Order: sequence, then C-alpha cells, then structure tokens
Amino acid sequence: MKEKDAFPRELLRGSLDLMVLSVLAEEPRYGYLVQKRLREAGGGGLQIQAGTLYPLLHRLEADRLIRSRWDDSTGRRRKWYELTAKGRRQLEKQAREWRRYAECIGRLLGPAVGPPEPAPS
Amino acid sequence: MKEKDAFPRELLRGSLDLMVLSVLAEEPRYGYLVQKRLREAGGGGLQIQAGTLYPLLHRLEADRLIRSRWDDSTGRRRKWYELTAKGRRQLEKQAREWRRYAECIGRLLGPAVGPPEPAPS
DNA sequence: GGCCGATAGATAGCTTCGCTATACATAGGG
DNA sequence: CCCTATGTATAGCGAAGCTATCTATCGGCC
Repeated sequence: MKEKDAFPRELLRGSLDLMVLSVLAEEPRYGYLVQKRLREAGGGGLQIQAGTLYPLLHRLEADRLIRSRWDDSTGRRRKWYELTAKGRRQLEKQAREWRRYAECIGRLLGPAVGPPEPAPS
Repeated sequence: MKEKDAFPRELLRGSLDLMVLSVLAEEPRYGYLVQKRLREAGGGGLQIQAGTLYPLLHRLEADRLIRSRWDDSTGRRRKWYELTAKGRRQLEKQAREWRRYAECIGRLLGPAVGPPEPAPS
C-alpha cells in the first residue's frame, strides 16, 4: 500500500540525485544502506523504491559523481559507493541551487498560504 | 539562450503546479500574466515556457482546481483563470507537503554542506 | 526440511510532465 | 513592411521515478 505520508513522486524529481549525493557524502554506503538512510531521514515520506535507486546509482556512476567497489567477502554481494571529487563539487552546486529554489517557492507561498494569519490590525 | 541562473528543469517537477496555484491565489490572472509573475518571483530562475504553462493550466482546469473565462472585450483574447474552492484546498495541502519536503531535504543537506561555514574557533 | 521475510542487486516498460518547435493572431514602433 | 511583444495552443521529445519482475543469500520459525 502507498504510505499515506509519502511525498508525491514528482516532487522527488530533480532533488533525489541531490539527496543520494548528500547521503553518500556522510559516508560510503551500498545501495540498500542508502535506501534505508533515506527512509529514515524522510520521516516516513521517502519510500525510495529499489527500481528507482539502482538505476539512479548507475547513472551517477556513469557521470563519475560516485565510484563503486564490490564487496564479496560475505555471503551477500554488496556494491559500495563513495563520492568522487567531482561528485562533491556537484553536491555543493546542486545544494546551492536547491536552497535558492526553496527560498523562491517559500516567498511565493509565504504570503499566499503563509504564517497562519496575521491578526487583521 | 538558456539563462545561466535558470533552475534545472527537473527541479520544477511537482512544484510548478503549486507555484501556479499560489500565483492564482494572489489574484485571478490570464496565462501570460501568470508567466510574468513567475518570471518576476523567480529572481531570474523561473523561465516558464508557454509550452509548459498552457498545458499545465488546462490540466489544472480539467481537475477543477481552477476555472476559466474568456475575455474578448479587447483586441487580444485573454483567458482569465481563478482558483476554485477545491483549488484552494489543494494549494494548502500541497503547500504543507512542500514545506515538509523542504525541511526533510534541509535536514539532509544541513550537516553535509551546511551553513556557510562556522568560523573555526 | 521447508517456508518466509529481510537483505542485496538488477532490468523492462509505463507514465508524467517540462521542454523545444511550431503555429496562429493582434498591437505598436521603427 | 518588418520586428517585437503580447496572447493562446498543440505535437513530439526526453528524463526519471514508478511498478513488476527476476535472481540470490541468510536467519528464524515450526
């Protein structure tokens, strides 16, 4: 079932890359750990599906923003990912963009549906 | 040419509806005015194309979130849009979702690439 | 010994929606 | 007369998050 608190899927567009880069900036992780970290960070709103995450990781790697290494030392094969230098620069750039964007929306929303209601003088 | 400050297109996904609803909540407008208002509000970052805006308005109207009325009283045909009651509820709902989402990203970004840089003591 | 859920990764195909390109029409300035 | 701004509209492209499906290992339970 669709978690009722889940964010509308389209909202994730364009910012999911940023979130994954951010999660990998915290520390190297393999896919499943990235997924769990996002789930935890999203307060129930981020239900990132495996079918979303793995292609995304492949894309980030193809763009040289992250780098991977297989770990076969245990019974379970795990593909660890870490940020590259390029990835860190990209993260900082996208984070700046995102803040600017969020401010912009905040300004638009503010007056419209904003602070509960300024008591009419 | 692509405005260099323009937000990556994918960022707009899922929040452009919200912005248009918000702009129409300010006051009724026709398409071209909505476009100009967004352009102005975006500080150069929101270059919403006509080919994006009009289908979006049609979709919002099909969903009964906005309502339209042609004005042929001048040489230029204008289609004025205004929020419906349903649209206003939707705006409030999406605005809440957006704030929650923005907080969530903010938390993820915060520690990673956070506040400019606390002067090292 | 067998089943099931969690763990771990991957791909195919669908859908949505912002984009470019294009079209049409009017108003005003050079 | 052309060029720009104004004003609306549609067709088709591409990106990316989704569902559905597949493979495989491990531990717990009965």
